[in-house]
Amino acid sequence: MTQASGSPRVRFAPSPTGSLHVGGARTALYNLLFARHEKGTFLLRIEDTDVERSREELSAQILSAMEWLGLEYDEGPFYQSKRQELYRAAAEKLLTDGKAYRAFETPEELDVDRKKAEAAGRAYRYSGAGRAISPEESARRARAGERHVVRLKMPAETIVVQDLIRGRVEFPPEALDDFVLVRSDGHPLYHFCVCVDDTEMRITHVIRGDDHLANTPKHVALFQALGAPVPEFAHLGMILGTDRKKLSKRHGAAAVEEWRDAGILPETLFNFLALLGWAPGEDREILSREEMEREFTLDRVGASPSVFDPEKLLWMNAQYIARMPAEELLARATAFAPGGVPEKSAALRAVELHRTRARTTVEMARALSAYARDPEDYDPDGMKKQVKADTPAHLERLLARLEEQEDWSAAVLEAALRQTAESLGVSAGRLIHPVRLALTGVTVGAPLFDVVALLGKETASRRLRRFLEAIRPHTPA
RNA sequence: GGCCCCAUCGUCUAGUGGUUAGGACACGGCUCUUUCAAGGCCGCGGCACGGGUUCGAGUCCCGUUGGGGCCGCCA
Repeated sequence: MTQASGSPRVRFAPSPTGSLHVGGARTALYNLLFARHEKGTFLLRIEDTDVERSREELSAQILSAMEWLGLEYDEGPFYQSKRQELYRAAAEKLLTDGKAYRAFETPEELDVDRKKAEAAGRAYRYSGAGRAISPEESARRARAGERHVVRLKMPAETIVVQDLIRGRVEFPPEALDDFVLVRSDGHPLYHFCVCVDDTEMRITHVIRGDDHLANTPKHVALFQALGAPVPEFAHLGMILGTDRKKLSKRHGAAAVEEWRDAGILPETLFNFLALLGWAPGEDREILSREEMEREFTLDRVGASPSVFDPEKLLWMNAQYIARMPAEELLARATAFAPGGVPEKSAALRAVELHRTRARTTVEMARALSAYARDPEDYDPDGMKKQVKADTPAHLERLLARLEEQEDWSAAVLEAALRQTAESLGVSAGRLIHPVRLALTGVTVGAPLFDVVALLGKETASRRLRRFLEAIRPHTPA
């Protein structure tokens, strides 16, 4: 039995164990894209059943990362920790229906069995001893306060999962055992909560990571025991680090927040993640949110895992930076500018000058700050290479000439410098490179005359003078 | 170990039995140029292997190898 037609309902169900990982973000994103494409509903559910590990601050972090990325949900967030009554009732019903039973072994006893199986080289499975206890005795022992868990009676038949991405997958019964639904302290466990919630929330499609594929037969059996429709499944390939291992903190920058702080635009990360496992065809890579929603379908999602490549992310971010309106780009970069930014109109011009040179908003911010603050030091290699014995004299001449200029425009400045170079009998480069060093502290950057014009006469002159002071003692008189 | 999934350039991918196997990132070269970028042009580079099926396999089937996942009173 599967869900009948109608508007699809999907969900993203992270456990609040820290920050939002890019793998989780991609899963959420595919759910969202699927929901939008199908005109369905996307909900968020926080799986905080593990009371020892979950904390509210941790889910707040996930919520804010989702908001930043543009992962907006239609319903929720729902917290499993607040739905305990639902699980208790469902467990009770499974028990009365004979679909589940109480088991009275202690964790220690189970551990012994597990060790034994391991030593014998067999796969461990629960003995099923609890199945033999009559309902009457079971209830009596429970009433007497004997500690017990609740286990599902797994059917002794092959469970078939029809996966939208992987096709038909079969799980033989000997691989499955009667897993625990409710702990002896009364807390419901993950698999159980998932199925109860998916049923109650009328989820039609479960789109999640590949790591859950092996859990799916448990879920199918549980849905059936619950008398609930079995949703469709779509299992996504994992996202791997460059070493082809599942992406984790170990790889660095596995969290959405880290990319945000590194100056990656949310639009970029959204686009990039969407393409990790899905392609719209026709070799298109830079896609608007609207295009993605319009074209996203599960049948174009690949089954194989994919490596997260930061280099390509950076390239894509540069593409977004190149296209973004200056005003908006300035606003985004300003948040990262430690040394402040110049006044608005100058800042806007600076943004245009540097947009092809910045791959992140952090880099853009650094470029902007350079206009607002005089350089603190000069690149040593540049000094060595560009500052010659006659450089101070050249720069004195140039400075005098520049200060005469009324019209402080790039074209006029360039003409002035080239004429100065000519009268000095040196190439323009002999002046250009030291001047860049004087004004910015480094040897690379935007076209020099634009930089000089943007800085303005006062700032440019001041920086040139300071540079002259800095180089004089080091050059022979 | 058992069960399950995956396999096209280094990376992301297009490809659904007949293609010179296409694009993008990265890399190399050229170009533009005051530097660095960006851009443009060119290049390097791939169907993991072995069997089938077929007139014909990157595409279908089986196996091998490699990688990954799951086997908790974690999620």
